[in-house]
Amino acid sequence: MAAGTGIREERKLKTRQALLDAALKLLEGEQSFSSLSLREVTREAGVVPTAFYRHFRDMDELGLALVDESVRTLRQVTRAARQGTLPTEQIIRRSVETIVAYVQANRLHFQFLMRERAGGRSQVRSAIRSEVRLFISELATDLARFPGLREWSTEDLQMMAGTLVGVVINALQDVLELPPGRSAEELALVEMVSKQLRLVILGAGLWKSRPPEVSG
Amino acid sequence: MAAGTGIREERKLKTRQALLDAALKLLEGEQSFSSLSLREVTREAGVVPTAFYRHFRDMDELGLALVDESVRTLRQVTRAARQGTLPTEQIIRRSVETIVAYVQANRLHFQFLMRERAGGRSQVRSAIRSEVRLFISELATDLARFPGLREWSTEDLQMMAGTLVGVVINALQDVLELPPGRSAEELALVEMVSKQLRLVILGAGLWKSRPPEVSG
DNA sequence: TGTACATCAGTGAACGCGCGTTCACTGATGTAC
DNA sequence: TGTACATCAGTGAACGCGCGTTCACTGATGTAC
Repeated sequence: MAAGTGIREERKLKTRQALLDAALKLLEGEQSFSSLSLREVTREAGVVPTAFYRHFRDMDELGLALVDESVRTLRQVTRAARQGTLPTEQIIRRSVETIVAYVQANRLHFQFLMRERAGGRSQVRSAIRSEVRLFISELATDLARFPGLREWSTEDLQMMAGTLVGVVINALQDVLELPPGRSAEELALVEMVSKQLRLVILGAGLWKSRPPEVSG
Repeated sequence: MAAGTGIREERKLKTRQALLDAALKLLEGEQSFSSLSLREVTREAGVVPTAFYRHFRDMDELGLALVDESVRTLRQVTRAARQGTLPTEQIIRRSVETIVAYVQANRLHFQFLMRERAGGRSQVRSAIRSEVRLFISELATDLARFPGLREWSTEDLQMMAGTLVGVVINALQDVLELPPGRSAEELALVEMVSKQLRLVILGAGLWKSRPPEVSG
């Protein structure tokens, strides 16, 4: 019987999580992941440096685990964001507010994702970027169902989805620069990104999607 | 007479530049600026570690000097990019090609700007972000001159300019991930970002800019 | 249930290394006469 | 022009420190009977 089994395992997972949380917390301030030391992380987590090796081979491996964890958070956010996204002004605004609220609630994870997307180790960087690409594709698939977009080429749907996602990502960079509270600046940002999305969607109404030209 | 004067000064400037170039070169690979050490930079520059202090108080000060230098490059690029930007398909494409070519010609500076924009020390980060904001404002002023946009509110012009600049910045992140040569992927990227800009400009044609509502 | 042995998460001492910074210095360049 | 002194960019030795990693260990948890 394996009834009693799991006390050890449970404690091990707890320490592992403490290491991940410690790293994330240390990244809150000025520090970038690549300048984070193994000893800092274990100190913050309240274990001895050598305990680190029971969980990760090195800091790179912890970095990838942090991407996994953050990406799980990201998926929750984006899934919520795409619930019934009918391109009406009201709904755009509400979606943006939802996304911003989620991101504020998971500041540390998103700060990590945003920073490492541009500047991190290539393994971490490409993991994040492919996650974004995946989300763009999913959005493109969603968009394909809308009346005006049914005959668009896959390429153009990707193009439009990429524009929308890009607008949101740029705005999130700015959101994360702001202090956590729901400030006036944050409301102004929500207002602006909503307008930007509306601008793109208006453009889509006029877009003539042409199939790729075939030369003779 | 101060005719002979300047040999010493000239050599000093040369060493200073060697330090900046060394730092930039070291950033080409995986390393982020914050994980760069003073000794690495002096080693790469071919001087003794203590010589560093004749030029910069610490690595932070060198970082800001690197922002200055990169921003000077950025200004050249953006000035060139805005020469006669009439929103016609051909001209959009050519502008994008120009920007991409400039960025490729100054890969290291732009890689530095893009990475530090998201993840660097706050002093460096905010210097870069305010530079981007300045450029958006300049573009907004330019846009105000176009027939269809003359009666737009300042706020909406900023919003539109922000969208356009955001689209380009997002694309540049991808460009910098590619190897330096003019690859097929690069051409595809130029194609896509041109379409994205066209989409936004189409949207602008339908946009109804309203003055801020005054509650009574 | 009770006992005897195995496992293994976390400990603590120790190591060699590169780091940032200090200091007194050297010798080419600059200046005064 | 020629000489004597001042300046100062770059040198090289030395320092104390935090780092990543090794190793033998401890004692609570797990397993077999």
